[in-house]
Amino acid sequence: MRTIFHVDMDAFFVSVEELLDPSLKGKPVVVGGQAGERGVVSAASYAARKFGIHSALPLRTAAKLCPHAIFLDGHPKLYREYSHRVHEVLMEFSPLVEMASVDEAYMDLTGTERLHGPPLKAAHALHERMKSKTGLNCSVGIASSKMVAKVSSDQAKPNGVLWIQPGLEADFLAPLDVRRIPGVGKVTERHLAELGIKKVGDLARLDAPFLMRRFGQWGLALAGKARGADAGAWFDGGIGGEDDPKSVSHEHTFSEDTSDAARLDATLVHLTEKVARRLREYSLHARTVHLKLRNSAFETLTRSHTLHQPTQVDQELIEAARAMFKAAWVAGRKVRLIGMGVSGLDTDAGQMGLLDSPRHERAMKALEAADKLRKKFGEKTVALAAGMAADAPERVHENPAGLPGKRKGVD
DNA sequence: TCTGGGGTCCTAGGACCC
DNA sequence: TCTGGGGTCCTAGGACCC
Repeated sequence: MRTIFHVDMDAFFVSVEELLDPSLKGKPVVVGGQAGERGVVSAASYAARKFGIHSALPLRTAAKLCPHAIFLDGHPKLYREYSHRVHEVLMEFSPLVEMASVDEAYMDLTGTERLHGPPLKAAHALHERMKSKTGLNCSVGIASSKMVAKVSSDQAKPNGVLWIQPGLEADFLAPLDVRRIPGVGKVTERHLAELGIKKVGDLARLDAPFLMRRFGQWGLALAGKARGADAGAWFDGGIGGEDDPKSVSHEHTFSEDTSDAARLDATLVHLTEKVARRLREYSLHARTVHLKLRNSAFETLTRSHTLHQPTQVDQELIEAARAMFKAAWVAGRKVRLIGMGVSGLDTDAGQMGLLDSPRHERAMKALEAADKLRKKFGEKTVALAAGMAADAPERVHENPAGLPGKRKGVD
């Protein structure tokens, strides 16, 4: 029997902002952007939640619900820093830590009773240590599976601990809404409601073959989850280290829909350069290139193309992205969002011998030099001319090193 | 209400191969 | 000619998570 902790930071982004500016404490704070902007709430303080504000809510709606709320853009870099600190604290309790996102983690404390005492004592110590080392509150769910641990940390919020002892999983889950099960969203909730299933207990009473017929593989996983099992790829395997990313992407929603071809192209180039740069950071090569377009009606179109050879070179990715965009976009149509991404990622080691053309080598050397300059002088210093114009004035002015805006040595 | 950005996983049809 | 079956890759779309 395993002892799994799920540790979830309370109102993480907001709490970090409060450390930065303690005067925010107790006030309705919304992180994610300004009140009138296109976008959604990333995090809301508990005071803001009293007005019905929650994450994923459009900012404009949030502003209507609570006009006097404080709207913050947020500090993603700082959140990542704090996430590392959280990771370090957790590692003091067990080496088996898996960060599930920036603000939550699974930890395997099986067989650590002699070191940490019983689960509730360990959780108490963790709470104290977290507060003293990071200044942040967290909630801890403890159970014999990752799935139940996650659900129980949710029930423990804020700043609480909840231990579901082995054997009591189904009893704990039964009275909860099916929506509390990780993986059950709006759509599945609706499908289940059509069958009269509202609570996890209702779901647990259905047999697996029925759910399998009705929902396929997903139904089978659901049957397991309703009974407290780690089912489906979501929770497969133990608690391990971090994997290589399976895809890398960037996208941009325009503040107003645009049909300006030059602006769309410049944005696409800029997004692609960011993706290519991250591939080089991770030492990965991509086989498949993806394009994403969203129109004014919020309809999303995707296109993808698999290259003959994996690459991490800007020009090759830009070429593929541009070709897809050209084929997919009807000139004059307004675009709300444009995005590009890559998948089918191979490590550099897998590329040995494939990348020895002189042209490729020259390109790689130039890109590495550009990456170094960016690291030294800032993201916005070095870019292709097209990328420079991507998002208008704010980017073009910044040139702290007085470097030319155009990269030399490529093509 | 008017809907971000970065991800993961799943499905389904057609191509292609054995 | 009236036509199997399985495996894998590619592409498009969608649900879901934080």
